[in-house]
Amino acid sequence: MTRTSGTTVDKAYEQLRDQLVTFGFKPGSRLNESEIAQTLSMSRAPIREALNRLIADGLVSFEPGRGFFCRRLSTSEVNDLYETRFDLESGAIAAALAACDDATLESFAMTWHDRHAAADGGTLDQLVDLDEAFHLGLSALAGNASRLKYLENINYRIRFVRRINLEPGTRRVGGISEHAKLIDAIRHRDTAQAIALLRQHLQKSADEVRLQVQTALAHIYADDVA
Amino acid sequence: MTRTSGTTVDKAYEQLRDQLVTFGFKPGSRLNESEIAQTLSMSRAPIREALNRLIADGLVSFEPGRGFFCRRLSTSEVNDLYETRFDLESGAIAAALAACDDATLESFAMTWHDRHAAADGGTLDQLVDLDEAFHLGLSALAGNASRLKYLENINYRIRFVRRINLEPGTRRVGGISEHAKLIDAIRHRDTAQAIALLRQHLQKSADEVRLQVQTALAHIYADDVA
DNA sequence: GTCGTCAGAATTGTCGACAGCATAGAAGAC
DNA sequence: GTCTTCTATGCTGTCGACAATTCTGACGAC
Repeated sequence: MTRTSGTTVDKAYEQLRDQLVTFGFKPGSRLNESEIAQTLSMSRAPIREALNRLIADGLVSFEPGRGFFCRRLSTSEVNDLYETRFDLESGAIAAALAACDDATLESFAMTWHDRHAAADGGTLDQLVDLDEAFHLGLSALAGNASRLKYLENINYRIRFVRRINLEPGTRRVGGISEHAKLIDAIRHRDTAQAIALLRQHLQKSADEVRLQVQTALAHIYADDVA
Repeated sequence: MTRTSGTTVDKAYEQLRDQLVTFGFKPGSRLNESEIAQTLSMSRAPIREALNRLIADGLVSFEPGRGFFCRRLSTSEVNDLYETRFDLESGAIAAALAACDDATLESFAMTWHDRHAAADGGTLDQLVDLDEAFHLGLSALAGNASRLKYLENINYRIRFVRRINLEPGTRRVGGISEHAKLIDAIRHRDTAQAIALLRQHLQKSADEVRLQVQTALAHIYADDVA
């Protein structure tokens, strides 16, 4: 999905990330390096390196002398992440409208209008991807690398919940249709309106994710593994 | 400053961080693992681990197969960081005023009023510390862990410039006095005013830091090492 | 003079091993 | 029966070595 380089560390990174993201490890549980190394048939070194990088993504935590732990997830953390995300995205919108010329905004609006049309009726994953890409694309208009990096990081930590398809058919990606209104507000340089729409949109998304977290946690603790 | 555990990795982490933060390595230059290992008289493993953690702090970058590199610094990066910081801090203020009761705000105001009074006439480092601590304390009122984490990260990436005392006596920490007005606005729950003051304050700070970056870069490239 | 090619050197990527610490479980005191 | 102490096990922290890759500089073709 990201970079599919051939190196062993990357393999470890991707495998671990996917497993962490879908809570293949129990929240808060300790990750046994040797065990993981054996499972992925590689040495402990690349595992350790991958785990260190996953700290940055907020997917694992680390305690000196004790090792790495699968991150815990709670609805309050989801709240925090969405609140932070709103701060950054609304800032990005304000900055973008202040900095971009009309042609850029118009081109942005056209591009994403088309992409939304093309994705109509796609799978869940495709819609989630589209949603993420749209918000990142919007934020990228402001041309601020550090803000974008933090937003990507936040996405990573929320994403997994959106991907778990607990009961196929039950779920939908809410609010994709709301993007159209947001795009309009942007094109008309209506900052206040755009930010208001963003707030609504993110609130809805947050509600959805919160609900899923609860369901997911119940699920995880139901089929006790070890 | 952070955690001063006895482990080797921590030693490596701190040493490297300090060196990176003061640009003991040349911006953009490749970091030779073996060389560093020899200098710090330890093996490459802990060095590598420390470097991986420093990626998260934005102090080094990494390219597969090529190694670790000292981050580059530019005035545009400073702009980005300050803009992002404004997004987060203004969000924190809005959230804090919405969530906190009067007693909490009052206690916050008193505490920081006193601390500012106590720090009057302190050294440069002390003032920088005070400034950072105040802004973090303010943001902490909102009680959002993820936002606070990102703010701390941003501080880290800006801090070094503020610490380099190129020509003793020339510099001052601007705008500490402006905190008083900000505290007042907070106590009176005047969100708009508080955010306006914050914007001014950060703009001033950013100007100061930008200037220093240029001076620092000139300095670094002046005494060419290798 | 410039570009492409090709060894040689240097550096990163990965491994297995051992030392030291943390944890868990058994044995004993009260 | 509960708490403490001690021991044994398992795990992390660190190391040195080798394999694989990238970089450097020289040589030769055009």
